[in-house]
Amino acid sequence: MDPRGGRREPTMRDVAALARVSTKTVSRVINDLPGAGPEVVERVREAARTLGYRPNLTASSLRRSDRRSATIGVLFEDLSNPFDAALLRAVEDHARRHGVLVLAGSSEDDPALQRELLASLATRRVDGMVVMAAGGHQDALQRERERGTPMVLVDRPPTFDGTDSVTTTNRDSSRDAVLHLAGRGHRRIAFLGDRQTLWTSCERYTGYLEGLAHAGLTLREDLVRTDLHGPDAAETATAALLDRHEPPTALFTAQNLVTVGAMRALRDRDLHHRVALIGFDDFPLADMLQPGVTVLRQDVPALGRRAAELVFARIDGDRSEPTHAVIPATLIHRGSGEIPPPADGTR
Amino acid sequence: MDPRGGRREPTMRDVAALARVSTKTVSRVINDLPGAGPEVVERVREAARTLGYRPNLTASSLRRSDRRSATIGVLFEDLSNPFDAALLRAVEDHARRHGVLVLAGSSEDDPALQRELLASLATRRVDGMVVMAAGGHQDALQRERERGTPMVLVDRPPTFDGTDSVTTTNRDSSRDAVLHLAGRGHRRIAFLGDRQTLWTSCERYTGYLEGLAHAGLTLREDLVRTDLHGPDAAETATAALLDRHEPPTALFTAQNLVTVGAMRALRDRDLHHRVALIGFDDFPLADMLQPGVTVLRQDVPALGRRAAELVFARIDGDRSEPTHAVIPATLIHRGSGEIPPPADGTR
DNA sequence: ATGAAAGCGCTAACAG
DNA sequence: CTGTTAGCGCTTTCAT
Repeated sequence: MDPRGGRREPTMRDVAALARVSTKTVSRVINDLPGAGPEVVERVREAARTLGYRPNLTASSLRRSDRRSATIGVLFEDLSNPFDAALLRAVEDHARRHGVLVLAGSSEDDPALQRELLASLATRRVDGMVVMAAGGHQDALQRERERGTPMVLVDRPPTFDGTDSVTTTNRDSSRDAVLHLAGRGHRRIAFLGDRQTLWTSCERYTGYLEGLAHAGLTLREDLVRTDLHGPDAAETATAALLDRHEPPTALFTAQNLVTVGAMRALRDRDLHHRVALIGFDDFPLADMLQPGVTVLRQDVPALGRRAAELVFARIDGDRSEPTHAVIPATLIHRGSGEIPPPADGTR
Repeated sequence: MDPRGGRREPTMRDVAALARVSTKTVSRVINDLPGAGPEVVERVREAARTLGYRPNLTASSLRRSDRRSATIGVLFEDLSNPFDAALLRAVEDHARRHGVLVLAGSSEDDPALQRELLASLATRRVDGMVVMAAGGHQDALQRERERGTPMVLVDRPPTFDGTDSVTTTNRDSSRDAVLHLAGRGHRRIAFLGDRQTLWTSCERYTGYLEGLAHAGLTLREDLVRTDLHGPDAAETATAALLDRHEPPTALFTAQNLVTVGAMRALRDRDLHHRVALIGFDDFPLADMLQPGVTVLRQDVPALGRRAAELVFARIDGDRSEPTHAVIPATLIHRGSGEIPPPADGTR
């Protein structure tokens, strides 16, 4: 059981020799193409079996006219993030139906790393890509796209033309969340968000502003904290907010890790039953916490399905106008978002 | 911006023509091999840049003597499961350092699907594989291995010889968990586990038995529920257990989704502060629940790192004896596992 | 330091 | 129905 010990992988030539036919005939049999007599087919199959022959897609795709690698690239921010993982799985399921495998990578929201991974995928001649664009410039993505690589952006739209995308109702849903809180009587609603270089963060912030405006509330900059990367930053920021003179009576946390950090800060102060909270992105066990956490849930399977459909359509030659699909998120009422403000307005 | 519109990918020949050198020289420059004058190198680089040339790994790997695809396959049960996702990420990080990309797939614990995916990977001539073996027969894995494909099994060991594996201290840690509960005075400790076709489930069950034995407790078969696939089955089973005449005073849930189901059942009956619970596998927010959930935490980064190290060593030609690494899991005390049994022994 | 010829494993294009 | 020839884009081998 040595790795690659001695034996050489059998090739079509070996099979052809054993079956006493030409390699072309073997090729036909292996690929289920017509033009091979039933008896020959059987002989070839038999030979392939005894030799343990397996087709070499590398060679095949090099020679074939369509040049397909039957592989797509998936570049997300962090494959271990539940959102990204669920999205990957959704794409994978659809790829499987097309007989396509997925090369997956985490760009860590680092444009340089994303560029590298992009190049790696290109070098492997993937048939298409599903990309969660890193913040900042999308030059590398654009260049790749301009070379003709079928590409769909998910979660964040392209900053350049001619490319499909699938996103969520970030702005509208955020606005709805704020209106939901305002409708419960809240007047001091804080915003806690991820890095503003991310399109989603900006959209959600804009939705927050729209919500305030619609509700007739004035923006208080001191209740806005952005660029919170990770739970720890979010916890610190939330703590600072809560310890203020006039603390917020409700929080809108615009990303799942931010929500986690905010919850920790609330718990620490035993305020989780007194300060309202709505988070963007659902997460496992949100319903098991006390109170249950009200969230905006993205339809991840739909996002993945749509993205996959779009790449595969492009791969199959679809030249129609770029599509920018927007999948609605849903507000899930679980309790934390329904906490009313304190009667006296203070807390 | 048509997909593959008109333009053809430039090849080495194109670059060679433009730089007025042979393709061999281009090859040398592109691969940073010696034997090209500094002036020629510059001319070739320039030509490659203006043409937008990118090497074709497919062609290169076909011709190259080492035949490397700079790609490994990762076959897990479900890439959207947090455990699998974290593991994938750990493997990915290490692969990146080797300049290797990851082809990822979910086998859904279905041997047939696993066989298919395995074949897909083989057809693409991956350099190695990291596999979470599906329950049941491992013939397909074994055959693949016997062909010489470098392979490491994670989470579950091989049922055949000659293959590396990385697993967790399933049995010992489970025993410790039971002893922990018994040490708090529990005498009716239930076991709730996933499908018994899974090696991990069996190991954890064995550990449970050992724990009972060490604590001088007798096994009560009516407190054992196995083959719970998913949270719903676990919830139903737990509910049935709790509604018994002599219900358990403590639960040991042997898988993360089972833990979730059990927690739901406990909540429904408002027993989460009265019945002790220890779960195998940590999960996000386990500390935020009330009570915090005591768990056995696997060292996922270590599992992934070790697995990656092993495949890459084999890929690099390591012929030493197979390694079966075992990474210790840790009991994290958070409250639910420290609930004492009711004083009167009933509840 | 550079290049010409051969060929990796397979399929396209054509011939028989 | 079956085979022959050529060649995908690259690297090997060997020559210069």
